[in-house]
Amino acid sequence: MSVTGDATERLMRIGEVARAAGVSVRAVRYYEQQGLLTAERSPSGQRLYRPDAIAMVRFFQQMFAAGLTSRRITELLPCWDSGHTDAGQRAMLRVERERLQARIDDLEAARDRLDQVIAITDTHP
Amino acid sequence: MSVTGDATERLMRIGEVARAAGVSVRAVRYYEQQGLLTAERSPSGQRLYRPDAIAMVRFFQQMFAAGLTSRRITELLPCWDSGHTDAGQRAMLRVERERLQARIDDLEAARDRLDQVIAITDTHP
DNA sequence: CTTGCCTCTGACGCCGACGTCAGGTTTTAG
DNA sequence: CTAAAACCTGACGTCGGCGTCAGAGGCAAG
Repeated sequence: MSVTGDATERLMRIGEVARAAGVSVRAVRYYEQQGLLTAERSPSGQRLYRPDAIAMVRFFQQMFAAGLTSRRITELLPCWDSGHTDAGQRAMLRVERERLQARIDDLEAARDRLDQVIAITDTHP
Repeated sequence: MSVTGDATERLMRIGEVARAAGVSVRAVRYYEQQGLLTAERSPSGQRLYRPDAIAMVRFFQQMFAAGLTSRRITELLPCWDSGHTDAGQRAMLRVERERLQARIDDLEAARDRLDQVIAITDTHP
């Protein structure tokens, strides 16, 4: 524990990050390839991640589940990891939020439709 | 209008179905290829659809939006267009309903996450 | 008859988030 | 020291719902 804030001991390799976040190693490499996640490198070339990488990966998963592409996520990342955002970025955030809400509405409509079918099949056995 | 229920005049060709349902002609052909939709054929080989085909296509779109594959939809179709369903089919319906609900929950979580980011970026301009 | 739109059957292309295999280096456990 | 496990860089494969192009018929109007 150095006073300089050197946190070398806390760096993780890719496997640990992947396991902790519940994704494959391949997925983590893919995120880096898409510019979502950066890692330091050990002298031998292995990726070294700081602890917050796990939260990042989970965040990516959540956004993927929301239907965002990695490209779109890279555009929104400045809103996430920096304090200052411009009006355009905030607008994009809201656009995505609306898109997401629309998808939720669609899914709920589909669910209700399924419920109708279920109700019919249950009353007509 | 014959008493025999002959509704030949009401048959539509593929373009009309596609336009009415808001999808492409290609999509309607694809549904047939996947076993989702059947059509009669004119002597020259053109597809002829009955009016309810439009509702079917809309239903497919809704299920696609819900994340179901065409394969899965074909398995569930007997629940839809026939009166009698077996226990297995009703179980599948419920499985899909639960899957769908889970996806909705995921999306709502993602939306809330986005809202957090939006709140942060709005208070840190 | 011809013009112009509609339809037909293949069959290849696309996108996005990885899976997977190949062939090689590095780290770790015993 | 050695063997297993983990890591590396390409690069090709996958899946699903179509888009799109090619080449060939069909159908009502003027």
